[in-house]
Amino acid sequence: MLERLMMDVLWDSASSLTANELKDALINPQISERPAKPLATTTILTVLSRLEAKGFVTRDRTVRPHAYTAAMSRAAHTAGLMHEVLGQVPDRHAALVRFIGGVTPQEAETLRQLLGTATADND
Amino acid sequence: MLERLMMDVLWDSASSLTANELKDALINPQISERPAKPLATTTILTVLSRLEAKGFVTRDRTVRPHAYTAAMSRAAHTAGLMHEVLGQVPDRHAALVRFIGGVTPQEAETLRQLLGTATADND
DNA sequence: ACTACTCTTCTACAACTCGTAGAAATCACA
DNA sequence: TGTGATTTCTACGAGTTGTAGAAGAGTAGT
Repeated sequence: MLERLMMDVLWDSASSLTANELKDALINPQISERPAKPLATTTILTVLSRLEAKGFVTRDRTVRPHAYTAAMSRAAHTAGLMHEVLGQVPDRHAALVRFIGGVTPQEAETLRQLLGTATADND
Repeated sequence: MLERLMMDVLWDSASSLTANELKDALINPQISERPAKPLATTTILTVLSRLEAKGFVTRDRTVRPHAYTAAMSRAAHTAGLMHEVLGQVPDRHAALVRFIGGVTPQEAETLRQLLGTATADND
């Protein structure tokens, strides 16, 4: 789950990060990420490369300590995964029924509002 | 994706199946599953054991050719995965906004109805 | 230009998952 | 009790992930 942890750090960071900044952010969980013993910088770089290969992070090679950023917002990424899961079943309807059956009242309210006059438009 | 394929066969089957029935169902894609070259029965059994270990399938050892069944409906499984994904992000709201932004009009309609007077109650 | 230091890339390995299946053990029935 | 069907054990290759050293490349100061 290191990949996930690193994505979380990138998402929680407003701007782009260098490998070393990311490394420090991991051992110093100011936000509330799960712990992690200090890792070698090369480890961070290796994982970043893999994440880049997967299209999850973007790297700016024009600046010297390369700057890394999450390719898309956490919300977009999550929504994408949800759609991916949903897209694998033939009967979307049934899956949605089950899905809705498990949301909290607050989430249900959120959904109702989003579906009301729709027009989602943020990020 | 063999595991997935096998789960699909189990889900599409009303009753439980034996390893060999499942094996035949795989090479004879009457429903519309993706193809698969004929596999050894032991292969099927190995994968079934793994799926059982993961809690995805249930096995009845009281009958001789053991009978396998999907532990939960495909809809429930899918909804579970969706909730799992959603549960990994701190800001559910944002993720839901994105998710809704990507559903088809039909799905939106389905959701609206489900959220209307709610009370989901099927399987 | 040369050097010392930083950063990146290459290469590697252990642990784990998955697809695949033979060998060996077990079962049920004739 | 032998025989054929079934299940369990064991194993291997490919792919992923965590982890990092060694080597190569870039940069800034002298």
